[in-house]
Amino acid sequence: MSEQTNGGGAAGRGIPDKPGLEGLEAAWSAWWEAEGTYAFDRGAPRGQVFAIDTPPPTVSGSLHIGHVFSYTHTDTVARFHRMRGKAVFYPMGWDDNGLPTERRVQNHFGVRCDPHLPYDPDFVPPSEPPKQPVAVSRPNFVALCHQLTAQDEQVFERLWRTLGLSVDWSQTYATIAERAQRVSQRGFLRLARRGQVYQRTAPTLWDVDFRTAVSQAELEDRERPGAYHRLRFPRVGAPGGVEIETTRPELLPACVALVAHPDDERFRPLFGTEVTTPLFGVRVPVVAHELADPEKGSGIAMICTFGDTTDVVWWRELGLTTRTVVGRDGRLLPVEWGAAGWETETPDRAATAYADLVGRTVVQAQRRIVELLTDSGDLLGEPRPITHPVKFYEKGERPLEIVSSRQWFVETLPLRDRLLARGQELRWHPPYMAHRYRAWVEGLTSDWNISRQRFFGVPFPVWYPVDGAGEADYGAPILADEAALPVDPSTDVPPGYAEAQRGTPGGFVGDPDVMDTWATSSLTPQIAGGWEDDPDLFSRVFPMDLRPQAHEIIRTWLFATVVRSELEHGSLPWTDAAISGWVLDPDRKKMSKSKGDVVTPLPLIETHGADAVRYWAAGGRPGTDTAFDEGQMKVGRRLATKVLNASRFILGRLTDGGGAGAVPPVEAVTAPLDRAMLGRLAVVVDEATTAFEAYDYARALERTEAFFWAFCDDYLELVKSRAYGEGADAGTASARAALAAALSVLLRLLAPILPFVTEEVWSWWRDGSVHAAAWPTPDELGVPPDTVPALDPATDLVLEVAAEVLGRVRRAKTTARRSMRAEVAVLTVVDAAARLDALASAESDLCAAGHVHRLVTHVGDQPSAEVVLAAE
RNA sequence: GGGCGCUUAGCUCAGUUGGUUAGAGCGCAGCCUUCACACGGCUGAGGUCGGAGGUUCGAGUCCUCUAGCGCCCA
Repeated sequence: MSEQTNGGGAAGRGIPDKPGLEGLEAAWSAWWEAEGTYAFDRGAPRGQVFAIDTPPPTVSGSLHIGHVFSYTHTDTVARFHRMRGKAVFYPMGWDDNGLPTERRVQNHFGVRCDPHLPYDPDFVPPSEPPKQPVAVSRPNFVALCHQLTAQDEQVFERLWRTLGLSVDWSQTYATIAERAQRVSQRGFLRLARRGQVYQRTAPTLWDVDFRTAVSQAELEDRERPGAYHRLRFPRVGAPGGVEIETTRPELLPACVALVAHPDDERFRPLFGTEVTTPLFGVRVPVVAHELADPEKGSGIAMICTFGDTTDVVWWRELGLTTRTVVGRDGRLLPVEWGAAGWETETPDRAATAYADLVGRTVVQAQRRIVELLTDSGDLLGEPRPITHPVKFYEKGERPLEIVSSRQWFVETLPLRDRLLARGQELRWHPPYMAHRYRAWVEGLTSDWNISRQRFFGVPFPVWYPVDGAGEADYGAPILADEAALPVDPSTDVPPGYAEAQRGTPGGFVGDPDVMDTWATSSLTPQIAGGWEDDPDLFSRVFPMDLRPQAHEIIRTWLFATVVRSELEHGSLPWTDAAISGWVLDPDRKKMSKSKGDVVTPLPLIETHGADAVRYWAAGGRPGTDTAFDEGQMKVGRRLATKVLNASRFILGRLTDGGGAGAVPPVEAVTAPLDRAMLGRLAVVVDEATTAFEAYDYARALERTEAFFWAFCDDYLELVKSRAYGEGADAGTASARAALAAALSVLLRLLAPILPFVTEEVWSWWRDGSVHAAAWPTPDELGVPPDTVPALDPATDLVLEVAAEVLGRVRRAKTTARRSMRAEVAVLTVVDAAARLDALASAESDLCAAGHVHRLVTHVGDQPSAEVVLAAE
């Protein structure tokens, strides 16, 4: 034996003199990889498989303690099911698709994508990002994305391996890789062929900086200052005017109607009449709609195309005309006043006014039009400042505009009832998380826009024919052949065409857009499970068992995955969803990188050890936000150390120098004290099993840990002298058999939480991996499963009373400021007869542990323990 | 404004269908160099369960109202 024997993989290799935790992560993760401990058994039938739809982390994001937290939860569950004999399908995905990667590449290399540039095969990014970004072609840009994400993925994998995730590393995928692209495109083509996806030019939420459409799920409201501007609209064919209030006066040229509530007496006479817009002289109707709020502003509002989402509703439901003035760059578009659609009473005046606005941003245009309206006298009074919620893209910096553009939509609104039913069918952990899904589905207002006008994403496998006039015919998309997937319509050619015909009359053009990131990640079960590409694998893992994820993406990732599975397979994608909470900083605020209080995980693992960090994570109950607490990691480390030392003691008693094979049978357990301990452990096994089955790793840990500390503090002390015995008498045999059984069970109970230290100890006396060992049962503790958790009260009392009296003896010694080894001349215990009987059967253990010379007992109503210490 | 969750010792949290003096860990204080463990052991002091009302023989545990915190959505 040497001092440096941690890890290394040789099983049954004996007990080190001075066990430690250093180096366990590196040694055992290498051994697991070499042994294939976590390899998925592809021969297992579906019923024997436990399949996990692992969340693919965004690799372009920073590593966060929150990752460690939630991924540890999933890993404990994976390990439990593996020990229960399931073939665990535990893949790892990398989400390297989409905007976050694009932005990181732009900043990291100092480049920007210009899709009009040709590919430069010799391009090398600057060594230092220049101040002025270098324009590169789309293929060059994408290559840089791949280069950087590959690096990021290695960093993540290293962290996961160090943390001890029992992932099968041969089962990895990336959301931008060929397989994911193929699955995404195939999924799209299937939707298209079934008519479940459609293309429409429609008002679209638009981020003018990212120049992309944004879906409902990506919106957030932010409170922003604004001002009500009171404008007067002259009536047509009647005296007087109508006063409205608006926060968007720059959209006056886009005004298509005024609207008030149908029951609003003030405006009822106006419904059906017309007014003209100030400055532009456009005749617009006055209409009624329930969404008009009589309390807001003057009670009557102008409808513009489009100022906000309510405008869209009014425009659609009231069948209004369209006058678009805001372009995709957020600036006002040129308008030909007097032309069709832009009819006006005063074309010259409108043109003059608009000439001051065209080309300006909405903010600049607002400033200018206020001046114009002031000069013309149409603006009444001073603008009235307010604060109101404005819609933003969650990653954006300027308010969203609403523009008309051509987008692909997945039909979700007609699915609402089926989606609600699936939400009820899914088992949620914790159950109340189901509300979030239901509320989202019930609140859906539009189909799912899956088009994004970006570059690093999965392209739509679609081209459009170009007519003789050179115009693309978007109504007749040419779909790719499934066998050819993945395709990039910007470089690949549709069936029946030649590359030379690209963009020419009679030729074709590719769809320039890429899919929303959720359009790809909604297919993670299909991507990881090998849908169509590997039908044998897919049949063994789908529908999967578990989707673990965070609660803030229930409305996006979880929802979208349910949608795709429902449309493609007519089933749930998994049976269970385990929703993890947040990591909060010690001030109970959500940790976020914007606050700069992010704790990077790897140094924590290096400081405290992976088991200790996992211990902290596993203390966070499912769905519950948990404070970041290094103190808990210290506790976890102490637990791991205790496991080493207690194991060393127990195994040292078992072997008598014999070796790994010397494991006495549980039938040798005869002493009541030993049976009481095993009885309690059987209850713990039962509770931990039930808890893990319900995905409650935290409860499993809590019960196991509580038992383990009491086991060390009381039972080990009480049994020590027998365990040190020669081994000839039955008492010693009983103690050793009980210790062996308890240790074996405890290591396996702790293995999902503390995989490294349990594997280390297991290797001292057992062959193979503890993580491949069977999950413990009450049966192997000599306790028939059907008697759990009903303990035999008389037996259990032995341990209870013995531990209690031992505590009294300790207290007396502490009070007397004496060592625990101090001799007790006489110990007098007064208690109920049954309890004294129980104590009697552990008398020799108690006296040995407490160094008690003489035990005197009296039956009495007032329990007491009098300790007379021997002279020093 | 709507929905969900939380509020128990200084801190972080348990408390499963309502039932004897409300539990744990950390921290704190004191004691013990004990032959598995000083990366230790032992012992102890700390709450009446956010507030108000109600149901009940009995409530932290059920109901109503209320305050505060957090998240999601409008």
